[in-house]
Amino acid sequence: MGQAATIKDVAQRAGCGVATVSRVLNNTGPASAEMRERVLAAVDALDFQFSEVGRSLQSNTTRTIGCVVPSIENPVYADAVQGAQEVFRNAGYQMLLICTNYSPEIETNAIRTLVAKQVDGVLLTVADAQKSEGLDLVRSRRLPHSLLFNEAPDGEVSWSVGDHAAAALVADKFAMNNHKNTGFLALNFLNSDRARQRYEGFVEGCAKNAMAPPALLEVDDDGHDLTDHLRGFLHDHPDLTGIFASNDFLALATIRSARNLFIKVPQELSIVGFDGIKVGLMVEPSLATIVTAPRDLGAGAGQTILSLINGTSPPERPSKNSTFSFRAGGSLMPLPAESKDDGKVAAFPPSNDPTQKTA
Amino acid sequence: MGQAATIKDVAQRAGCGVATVSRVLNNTGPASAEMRERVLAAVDALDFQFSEVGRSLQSNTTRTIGCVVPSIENPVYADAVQGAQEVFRNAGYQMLLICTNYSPEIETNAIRTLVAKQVDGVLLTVADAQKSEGLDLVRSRRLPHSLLFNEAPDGEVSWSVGDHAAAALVADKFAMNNHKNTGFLALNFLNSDRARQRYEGFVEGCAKNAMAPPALLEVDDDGHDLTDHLRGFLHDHPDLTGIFASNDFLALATIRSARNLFIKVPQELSIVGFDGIKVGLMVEPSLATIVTAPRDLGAGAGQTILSLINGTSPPERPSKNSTFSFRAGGSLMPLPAESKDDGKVAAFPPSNDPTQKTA
DNA sequence: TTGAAAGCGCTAACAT
DNA sequence: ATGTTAGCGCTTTCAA
Repeated sequence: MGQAATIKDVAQRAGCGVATVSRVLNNTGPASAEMRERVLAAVDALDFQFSEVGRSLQSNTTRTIGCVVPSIENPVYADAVQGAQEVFRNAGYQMLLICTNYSPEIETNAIRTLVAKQVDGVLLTVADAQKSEGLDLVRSRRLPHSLLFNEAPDGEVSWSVGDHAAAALVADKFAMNNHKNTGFLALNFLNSDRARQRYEGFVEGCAKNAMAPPALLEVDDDGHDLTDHLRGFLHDHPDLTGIFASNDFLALATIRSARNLFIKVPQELSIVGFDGIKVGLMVEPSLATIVTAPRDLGAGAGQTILSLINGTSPPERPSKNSTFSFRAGGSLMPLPAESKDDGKVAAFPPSNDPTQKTA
Repeated sequence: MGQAATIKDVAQRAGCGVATVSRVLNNTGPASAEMRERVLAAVDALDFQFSEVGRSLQSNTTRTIGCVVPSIENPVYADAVQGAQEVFRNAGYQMLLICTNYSPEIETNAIRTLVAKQVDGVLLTVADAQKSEGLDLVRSRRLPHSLLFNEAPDGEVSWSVGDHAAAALVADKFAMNNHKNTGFLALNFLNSDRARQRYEGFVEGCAKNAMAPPALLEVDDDGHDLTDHLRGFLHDHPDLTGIFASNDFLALATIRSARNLFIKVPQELSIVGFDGIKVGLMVEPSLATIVTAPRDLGAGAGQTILSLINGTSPPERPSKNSTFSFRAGGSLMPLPAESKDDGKVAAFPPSNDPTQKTA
């Protein structure tokens, strides 16, 4: 029972040709009851299973989809990957997963490898959809694919949050709460078109709301010494009342750093995040943020790839504005209105925590 | 440039046999400078890449490792998977990932599929290592494998947290803080030998410390209505002063539910978690918990599989007691000593938060 | 130095 | 109803 049995072994033991074994097991063609019996017995005795490698070579299909994301340490990607994986599993497809750690070189190599492995399709979150070697390769090979979390450059399929619009919405929320001077905190700004798009959307949103252009703070590491960064940032921009962090982890780390600096959140500094990870609801104050549905995006992108493979009609994508929503939270606090009070400042309660004292 | 070129196409274009192409590209055998030139030119022109499927069939190896975990929505598994994946990538292996959603049937099917795909090894976190069909299959096929987060039944390789010992340590910590009546809160108790082992360890630890046997609360859903569960639980066990949750998410959800019930954590109820996910440091009060290193475990298990494949000596596994440590946090509060005060109650500060008022 | 050919496990066309 | 065989893309003898 050490080495795996092949179809030949089964045929030999059943006393028939390999074609018969194939026909019986695949239900693809006639077979006498007795023959069927003998084949099944042999299969059982040998614990036989088809080799997918042999099948793949012959069918030119692997029933495998490649998936490339920056990192599943971020629950946004983890959830998306899991959503996609379940779709694949239900359709009898397996998933090859590669995490790039935000490195474009690893990304390119990963995609090369997946192509060589003859995957039937790929699900990609690339660093920059505008110029990605891997994406070019996939296109030239006409490999069924879908982008995930990347805005599609042209008419390409993509499942993404409307980063630009969502970030603009954050600006609206700051404005409605009378914040004028804000900052944008970004991680991996250089290697993420997502972060850049959020920044641009936020800048536009601020302009539209007659707010000051947001100050930009880029951090490269994983927020280890974020406290120092934050101190310097606030020193350079003393009039800041709110910070929009490019993702929830960063936002939570910022709240923590602020606490280290004895800055009260939200009384002295409001924080808004992006992603809507569930721990944002568990902290105190709860995190105001853009809520997204990574799992659904992953599943949708997975479905899209399958329909591309099967030639069926792809699932409908949600409209750009229904891929996100704003969730009020205690980390964003209304400021007293300067001029005319339009009554909107009370629209967002400072916290959803019943034990919270009045701010 | 639509269909992928094969070695035959390259040979034809270079005007040579396929063997020559193979030799040149693999540097396995002689080739004249001129021939090399022509082959490389053809490769370039055709954008040729070897088909891994053809190679696999011939070499009986796929350079692919299968990985089966319950869910990467839990950052513990996500981190472990990523750690393993990086090890694989650096060794030129790819990873097929399947999440079972804690379902034994999916688990069995997943492993069957991986075997059929001819993976060179598998990395498994199974529901129950004592009786797992998939694990049996892997064993009978003598497929290189390592368990992850499962205690190995016999002499089998496994990378796991010492669940039993860690849980006993939690009991020690409760005892040192003068807690006598505790509860154990478990998710997926039936489908997780991890949770069971933690429970057993905790029970033993409580006994050793002359505490009351812990009350057991099992929840099956994802803590959606955990508040109701908690209310009933505390009603049935009014003398409880502390709860040990089988993982950090559950612990955080418990803190939140307690807050909904107007129960102060830790003043009225202490909570201890398990896993050490990083958000435990971001909440207030910070979460007392067992800290583990999932990423390292995943990487170690990955290394083990590779060494099994290559026949090299496997990486040394950390001793059972160095796979975890206790992290004090504000969610576990000392109770006033009943009899003789041994002075140890002050060893664990109620919070690591500088802004925290004295409890 | 190079090429022809066998064979890896499987399916499908064809023959019996 | 069943068997024989070519061929999927590749590596590797073996001859030339």
